[in-house]
Amino acid sequence: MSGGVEWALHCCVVLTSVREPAPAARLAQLHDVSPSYLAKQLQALSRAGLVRSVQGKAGGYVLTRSPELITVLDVVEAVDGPGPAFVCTEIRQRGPMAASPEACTAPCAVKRAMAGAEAAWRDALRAVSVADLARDVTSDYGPGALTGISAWLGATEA
Amino acid sequence: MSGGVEWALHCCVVLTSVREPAPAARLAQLHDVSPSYLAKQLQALSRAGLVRSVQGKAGGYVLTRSPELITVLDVVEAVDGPGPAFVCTEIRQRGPMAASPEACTAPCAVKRAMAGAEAAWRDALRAVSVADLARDVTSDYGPGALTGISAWLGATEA
DNA sequence: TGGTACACGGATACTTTTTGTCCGAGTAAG
DNA sequence: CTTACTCGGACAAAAAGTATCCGTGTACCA
Repeated sequence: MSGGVEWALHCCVVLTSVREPAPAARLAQLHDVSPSYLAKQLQALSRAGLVRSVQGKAGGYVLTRSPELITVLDVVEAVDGPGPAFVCTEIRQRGPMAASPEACTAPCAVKRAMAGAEAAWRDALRAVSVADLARDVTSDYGPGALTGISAWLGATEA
Repeated sequence: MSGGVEWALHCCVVLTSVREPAPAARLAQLHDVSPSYLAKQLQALSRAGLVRSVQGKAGGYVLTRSPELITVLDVVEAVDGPGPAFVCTEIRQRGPMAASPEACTAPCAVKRAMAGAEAAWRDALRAVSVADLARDVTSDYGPGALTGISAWLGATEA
């Protein structure tokens, strides 16, 4: 799994507590990560429609909708791609003992098992929203954590 | 996810229906895949203790225990590695707004969500055994499918 | 008992994906 | 209108995944 998923999720949580656009460079130095690479992930979020980019002098990124309506699965799919991790290459139709094509209308047993597991994985990610994550963060570190970060983002100093 | 997982799973299903050792090269031409690379996956299964390698002239691979006792998760972990797909880099402890180390005894909210999803994924894979897959294959293509493959493996012709 | 042939095992190149970086286009403020 | 700041996509480097080869050990056969 792509490591950028972690960055994107943390950024979404941070964006929960800001109303003014947050520049990618500032989010990068907040997490102490590569600014250029984080920009790539934010671009992916923008293409997926999860965040909206505001250009110009006071530009940056803002969530497009309520954090309650953004699931963790949305973020993961935006960064890592929507396709399934396991791809069936239909090896049952290859080789000397290949199954006949007309007998392969349904997915093979291996694919079914893997697809079922991935469905469970997706369901678990879909059940958690970015708002839930923000609530957990507040519960873990106290109410001042996110507000402090929000204030730091608005300030001009390092 | 590694593509070799598919090959390994299909091989395990095939090994269900054989008592004599099946050579890696023969399994490779059965599925029409790279013999050398399939050997790598089978070596991984051997290291994990799922299959036993028999050397010598009539050597090959055999399952070490009943297919009922080999879960799909066992095979996936043997080939792709046991570690979790999502790795938390603890970025909450980095940057100017870093959380204090003593406040980070528990995993962060992002890690908890991802770990929960992966647990669900693992549970789903653990619930399916290789024997289940073999049963599904028989149900899909008829009882003659696996027996035919078993006979082909024992024969000497291509 | 010696020879021979077969099959596994690890060490070795190549390809694709992931990771990381850069500079140009566009926009809003001054 | 100028200027400064932002995003966006195009461009390399690194890592993982993929594919291959030859050496080692073992069992069969003469």
